Amino acid sequence: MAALSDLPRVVAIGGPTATGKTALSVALAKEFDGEIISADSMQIYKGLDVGTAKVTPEETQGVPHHLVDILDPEQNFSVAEFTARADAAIRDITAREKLPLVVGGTGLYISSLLNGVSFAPQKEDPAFRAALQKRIDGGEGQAVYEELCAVDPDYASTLHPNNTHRVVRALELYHLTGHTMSEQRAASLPAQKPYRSLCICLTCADRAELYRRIDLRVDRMVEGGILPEAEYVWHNRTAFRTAAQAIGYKEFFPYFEGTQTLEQCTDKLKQASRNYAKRQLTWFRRQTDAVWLEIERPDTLRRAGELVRNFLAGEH
RNA sequence: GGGAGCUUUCCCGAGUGGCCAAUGGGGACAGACUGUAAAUCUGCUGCGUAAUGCUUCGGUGGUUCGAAUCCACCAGCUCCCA
Repeated sequence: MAALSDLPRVVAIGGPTATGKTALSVALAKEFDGEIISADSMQIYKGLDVGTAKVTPEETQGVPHHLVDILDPEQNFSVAEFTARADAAIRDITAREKLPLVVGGTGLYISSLLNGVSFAPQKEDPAFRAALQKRIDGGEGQAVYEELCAVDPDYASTLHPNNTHRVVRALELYHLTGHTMSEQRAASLPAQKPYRSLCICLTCADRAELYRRIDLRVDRMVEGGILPEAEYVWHNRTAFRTAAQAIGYKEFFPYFEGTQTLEQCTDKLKQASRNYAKRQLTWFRRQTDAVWLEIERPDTLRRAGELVRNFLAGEH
């Protein structure tokens, strides 16, 4: 087992959307000679810029960004691919004696990476999945759930029967590997975490303030050209499986279909973004080792810098 | 000026005498999460620790053992005829 001091050090920055993760990460990267690894399931796609609030070239201020613009929108992506690529990037950055900063709002990606979760080698079986989905759509959801109960009662008991995505995935995993989700999960965590990490989460002390920031940012996105992007996604909605799920595009589909006004869709987008921020908070809140910074306070950057400095000065 | 209708809990919207603190949806709040995660799913939402408890369905007053539901008047809104 590697000594703790030999492990790569990683600074992670999470938190809900519209709290300024991008700006903070660039500032910290400049201060500590770092490079940024995006932990964002949508910013990986080329051509989806405004709607995903992707860093602009100016905003990067010359700081290298990894895992941004690496896929075409018709390509699928997953946590497992993320952790593999991010791990490679961390090792590369560390080898060049720079500080890796993992930054983004996709909580699952960040915690899977920092905990070193190893995923099952087999990926997916679209035909198997589709067959199950067809049965579920045909009203056999309960029966499908009961099949999972027979195969893996422990995992099934943690799932609600309505959560068909997970029921299907668990059955697919068993079909593909012969191992249950319970077994997979039990075997997925390494004895030792792969990095020494500091996790900073940004938030607003006042929830209403967070929601105001989100609403404002959506208005700016509309001014900033989200519509052409949304229309592009709309035209390709069947091909862009993952990308078409992004908040920021699907909300405008009714506008392009002529069933809702632009204003209605914009409001819908604000609403969806607020709901998303809420879910992100729920996720990040259970990362018990995270340090939370309230962005209303004027010295957020200074405090974050102090945290990183102390982290880097720690035992080595 | 005359006629018709409407007013429900944060919002929309059911409810037309007891089974109504009041269907459902939205929002808010809380939670889950191992290859779709900006996805998917769950719980909860008048007050009260609780009770055959208390307060609520525009306002006031009635009818009734009992009213969000029936009656009268008042207020506000919508529509039709002038």
